This record gives sequence, C-alpha cells and structure tokens, in this order.
Amino acid sequence: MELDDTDRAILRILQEDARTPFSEVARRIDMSSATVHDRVSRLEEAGVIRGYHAEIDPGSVGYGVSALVGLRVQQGHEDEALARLREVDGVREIHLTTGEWDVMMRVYAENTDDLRELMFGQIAGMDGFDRSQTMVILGTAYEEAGVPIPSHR
Amino acid sequence: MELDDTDRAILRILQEDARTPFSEVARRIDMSSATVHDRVSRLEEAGVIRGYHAEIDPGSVGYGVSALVGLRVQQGHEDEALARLREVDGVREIHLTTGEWDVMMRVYAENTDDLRELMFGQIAGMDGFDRSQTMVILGTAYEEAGVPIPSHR
DNA sequence: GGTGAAATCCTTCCCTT
DNA sequence: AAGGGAAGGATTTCACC
Repeated sequence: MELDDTDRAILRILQEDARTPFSEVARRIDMSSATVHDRVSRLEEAGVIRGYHAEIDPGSVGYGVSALVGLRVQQGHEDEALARLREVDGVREIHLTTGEWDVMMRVYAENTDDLRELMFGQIAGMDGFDRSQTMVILGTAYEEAGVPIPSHR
Repeated sequence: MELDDTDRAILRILQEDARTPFSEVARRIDMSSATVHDRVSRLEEAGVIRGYHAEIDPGSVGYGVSALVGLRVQQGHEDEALARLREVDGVREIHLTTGEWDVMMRVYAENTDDLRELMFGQIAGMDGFDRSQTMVILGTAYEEAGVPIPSHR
C-alpha cells in the first residue's frame, strides 16, 4: 500500500497516542473526521496499523527483571525449539538473528530467582539448544514506542 | 499502587486493544463504564498505564531491516556515549546490560546499506565505544505487545 | 461503586469536487 | 478517487448518590 504524507501524519499521531479522538486528529491535519476515519480504516485493513496497545509499566504488574537472552539452536531442531520457547511464561519476543546467537529473545520475570528458574529450570533443560547467554537489563536509557515515521518519502 | 483483579483485567484488555470502548470493557468485567473510566484514570495517574500506542508495520513505513546491536562502552564515557546514541536516527531502544555487552540497542533502518551507514558511518566513529556487534534480525518468530499480566497476585 | 445526563465522538450515507 | 456535511446512535465524562 502506498502511503502519502497525510497517512504518515495520522500514523505519527496514533503511534504517539492511540486514543486521540479522530476529531482531534482531523483538526491537527486539517481534514474532516470522516476522512480520518476512512483513512484509518484503510490503514488497518492494509495491515499498516496492526493494533492498538496500552503501554503498561512492567514493575507495576510484578515484573522486576527483564533480560535479553541469546541462544544457539542445534541444526535441524529449529522449528520444535522455537515452538517450545514461545510457550515459556515470560517470553515476549523471539527473533532469529545473525551473529553469535541464532535466537535472541526478550523475557520478563518477577525477580532474579524467577529469571534463574526460567533459564535453568525451563530453557536449559530443553532439547535443541546447546548454549545460551543471559543479558540482564540493568536499566533502559531510552525507549520509544514503535518506529520512526519519516515525514515524506 | 496496589492493583486488584479488576485492575489487572482492565489492563489486559487495554494492552490487547487500547481502543476498546470503556462500555465494552465494562460489559466484560461486569461493571459500569463510569467505574471503568474511574479506574483507568487512576491507573494512568499512578503511571501503571504509560500511554496508548498504535502498532505500525515497520515495512509499510519504509523500514526493511531491524537489528540488535551490542556495544562496549569505555570507562568514564558512559553518560556522553548514551546521550549521543539516542540522537542517532533509527535507534529506538537503549538498554544497559550485564554480560558481554554494556549496551544493547534496537535499531531500524531502510535497508542493509542504511544499516551499514548507521553502524560504520555514525556509531563506529563516535568516541566512547570500542567494540560492537550487529545482530541483524532475519525474522521474528514471536512478538507479543507488552508484558504478561498475571490473573492474581 | 453506581446513576443519570450533557457533551463529545464515532460511524455511515450521500453529496460534491 | 477522495474529501466533506450531516445525523443517528454510542461513548465519554462529570456531578452527585
């Protein structure tokens, strides 16, 4: 789907605050709210907008620790290994990557004990992996929701 | 702030779809929409809900490549190094981590040429870093927005 | 936590350019 | 093909119980 500057302006607003009323979006981009509604519908249908999510403070719901985990997968075990990984509680992202690790995942745990149980109790015992490294996130210096949206193409 | 089961139910719904009308949230948790509104306001003010964001397909806005980048920071240069990093276009997350890398960041780029320019043109030339590794994301096997929200505590 | 009412917003249809 | 006006029905919001 081809996007124009108006579409990108809408995306920028909704990525920043997904609950902005269409009437206000309309005001800001100087169009009617019917048009905004129309464009948003098209963007949703085309898969440009995948969904709308509340961003929740992990600490408030009991997650005190997050980590990035690198994994080496044994040849031929890729599919089953990934299928089992996504069942592990706390795993929120699983990426296939180049470099030292075949898989990089992002996990959340209540505390370090929980994280240890997750890594040594669950993942270390799985077939299909032969090495891992846990990079505990000590702090986040910067985190912006979503992707940068260029003002034109 | 102390959360109860009702709060967590609301959070789960809004994390999944931030534009769910409060009237429907109310229906699902069997309360009035005024109460939902009241609770959501308190969750926002307490910082439990940090915001609402549209999830946008990176490919649709021109980002064909994403990567995780590990960096080693020279002692004593931490603050300035991080300050400069967050100015780099395409950088969306910067985490301080234990393990082989001091900093792990997530970047988006148009294509591999763009990513190379970002890494070799911009970051490699900066003071304060002495080693890096770029883990290009070849694919994402699983990605769930936000954090798991337990049904009780 | 709920009710009720006013203000606002969403949505659709239809008309215009 | 794209945008705007208008109108209904739904939703948000706020004062008060």
